[in-house]
Amino acid sequence: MRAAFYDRPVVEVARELIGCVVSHDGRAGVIVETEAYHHSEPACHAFAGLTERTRVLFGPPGRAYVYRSYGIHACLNAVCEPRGVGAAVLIRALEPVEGIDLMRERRGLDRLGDLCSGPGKLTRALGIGLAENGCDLSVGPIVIERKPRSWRSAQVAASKRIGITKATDLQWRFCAVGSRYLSRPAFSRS
DNA sequence: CATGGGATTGACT
DNA sequence: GTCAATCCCATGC
Repeated sequence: MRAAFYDRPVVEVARELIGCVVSHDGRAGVIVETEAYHHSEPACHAFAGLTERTRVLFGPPGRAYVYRSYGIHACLNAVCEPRGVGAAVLIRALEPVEGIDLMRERRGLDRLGDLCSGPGKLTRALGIGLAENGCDLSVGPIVIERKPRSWRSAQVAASKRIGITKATDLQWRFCAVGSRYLSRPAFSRS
């Protein structure tokens, strides 16, 4: 989608990205899980202000913000809201649809449900790395496209974000209801 | 300048 | 259930 799609409140974009398609290097998947992050709350990388790492996060909407997590994994975000705000949607899980053999090779796994069921897993499956940080999501190499018809009416559930210790009450995680490709069930205790 | 903690995952008990 | 891998950056002395 064009930059205007992302130039809106980040929580709204996080919900609407469910069902859209992410593709990179011959591999693609439907987004089934997202989380919203906004500079106004401490779980967001932008909360601490502008650094070299968060430069893209404060840039124009519609770009990819790719960062290293736990020193090991790459995580993919879509930058949202006007330039200078500092907000992004974390892509947490995909339903694989294209280039599945290559995903299996890259992940060293067979089970479809394990290929892209987590933010670090999907970047590895699609071959996304820090080199793609800052790329325009309407141009590539990472591209996000509008929902296939079959996903237009998909049900979306909101719940608390995962894996964070601050601002844990916000219900800014969005999941495709009934999807078997989530990083974790839509509602879980732990 | 030293330390500690992650928007995680996979291997292991 | 526990834990290590490993890098960027915030915090504190």
